[in-house]
Amino acid sequence: MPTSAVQDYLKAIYHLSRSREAAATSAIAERLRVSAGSVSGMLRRLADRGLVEHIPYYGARLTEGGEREAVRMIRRHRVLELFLVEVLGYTWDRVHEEADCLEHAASDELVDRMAAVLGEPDVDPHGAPIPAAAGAFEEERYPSLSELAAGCPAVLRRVSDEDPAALRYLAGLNLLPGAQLEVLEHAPFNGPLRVRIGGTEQVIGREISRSIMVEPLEAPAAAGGSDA
Amino acid sequence: MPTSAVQDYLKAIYHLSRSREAAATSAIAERLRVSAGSVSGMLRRLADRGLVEHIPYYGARLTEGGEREAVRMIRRHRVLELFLVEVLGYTWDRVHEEADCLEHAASDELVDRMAAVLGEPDVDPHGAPIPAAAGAFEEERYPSLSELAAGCPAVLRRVSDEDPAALRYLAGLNLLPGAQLEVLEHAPFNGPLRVRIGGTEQVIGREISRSIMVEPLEAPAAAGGSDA
DNA sequence: GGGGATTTTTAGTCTAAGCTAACATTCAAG
DNA sequence: CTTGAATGTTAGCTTAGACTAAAAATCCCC
Repeated sequence: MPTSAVQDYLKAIYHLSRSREAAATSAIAERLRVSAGSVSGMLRRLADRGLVEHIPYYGARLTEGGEREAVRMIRRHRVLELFLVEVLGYTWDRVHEEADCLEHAASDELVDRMAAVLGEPDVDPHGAPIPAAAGAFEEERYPSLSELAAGCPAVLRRVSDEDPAALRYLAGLNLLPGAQLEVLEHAPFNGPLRVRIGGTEQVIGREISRSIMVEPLEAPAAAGGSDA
Repeated sequence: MPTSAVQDYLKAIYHLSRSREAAATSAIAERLRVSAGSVSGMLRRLADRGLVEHIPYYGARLTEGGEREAVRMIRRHRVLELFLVEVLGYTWDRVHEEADCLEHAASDELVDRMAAVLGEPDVDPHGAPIPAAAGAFEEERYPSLSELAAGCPAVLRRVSDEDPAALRYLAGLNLLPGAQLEVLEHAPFNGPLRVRIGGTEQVIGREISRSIMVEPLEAPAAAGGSDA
C-alpha cells in the first residue's frame, strides 16, 4: 500500500501533467511545498516502484498503475469534499484541506458508502467530476471565463478548489456551478471583465477569471477572449 | 502536533493503566504489535515531551497533558464509530478498525460536526461512553457478566469493541447494550454460563463473558460470580 | 556556438519509528 | 541468598522522507 507521501506525489503529477506533457520537478516541489531535491529523490523511488516514468532533466509522467492510484485518490478526495458539504454542513471553501487529510485514511469501502449516501454523485462541490469506483476516467476540459467571448452566454461548470478566500469571494457573487453568465466586456491589457451573472452585473479581475471554467452555450470554440 | 504513532501509544497507555497502576512495556508492545525495544524507545521520547511519566523497569503512566490527548483520541474514535454505524450503515463489528485509521486524520471540527449530526450522543455502538469535547472524563466501571451473581437481573451496558468475530456472535444472541439479562447458572471450574437474555436462554463461554459489562439491577456489589 | 542563468540531480545529514541482539534488572523459587 | 527466567533497556541498523549545498545538465540569449 502506498504511503500518503507517495499518494500526494501521484496526485500532484496527475494534476500537473494535465496542463503540460510531463510534470516538472520544480512544479511538483512548489505544489507539495517541498524542496526540489526531495522531489528528485521521490521520483526515483516512484520510478523504481513502477508508478511513474521519469526522464531526468525533463519530467515525470504517470504509468498506468500510477494513474490508477491517482484517480483513486481523486475519487476519494471529491467524494469526501461533497460529503463534508452535504452531510456535515461544511462550506465549500473549507473542504479541500480537510479532504486532503482524510483521503489518506479512508478505506475504499468508506468512500463507496459515502458515495451511496450521496446518491452516487458525479460532481463535487466545485463542479469537478467524480471518477467512478472502477474504470477509466477522463476529465472534460472547459475554457476559462477569461477565454470566453464577450456576448456568448455560458454556464459556470467548475472552479478551482484550492484557495478558500477565492471560493468565499465567488460564493458571495453567486458564481457557483450551474450559474448562467455572460461576459459583457473584456477590458484591454489584461484588465478586468464585466460579467452578467443571472440578472446582475459584476466586475471581476482577470486573474480569478482564469480559475472559473465555463461551458459556452452557443459559440462553438473559444474565440473573442483575450487569453490564449 | 503529535504523530499518529504517538497518539497510538497514548491511547494504549490510557487503556492499560485503567486496569493496572501503570502500563507495562510488554503490555504496550503486545497491544500495538510492536517489539518491546521499540516501546522503550518511544517511552523515552514521550517522557521527553512531557506526555508520560516513565519509571524504568516499572511502567508508564500518562501525565495530565498526555491524558488530555488520549481522551481527545478516544472521543474521536467513539464518535467516528457511532457515525459509521448510524450514518453510513456499518455493522458494529467493523467500525473499530476503520475508526482507528480515521481518528488520526479527522480534525476536531469534523468530529464535533459528526457529534452534532448524531445529536451529541453519549455512548458509542458498543456502549462505551463518549468524552465531551472539553473537560474531565471518567469512565464508569461495570462488573463483567462473569462476575454477576446468578439470579441477579442486570442490563448489558458495554462490550469490548476489538474482536469483530466476537461482536458478530454477540449480535446474533441479541447481546447488545441495553439488553436485559440474568445469569441462571455459573458452571464450576470456569465453565460456561447459562444466561437468560430477554425471553430466551443461552449458554455462553466463560471467556467471552468477561468482555461483557453489565449493570446489576438489584444486588449492590459483585457477589456470587466465580471470577474475582 | 559560448556563457551565464535556471533547473535538476546528487551527496550527505536529520528525524521518527521500526527491528534485532546483547546487556541489565527484577522477581520468584529453591 | 543465590540463581535462572522473565522482563526491560540499550545499542546499532534500516527505511521513508525531508533538508541543504554542491555539482551537473539544460536553456536561452547574443
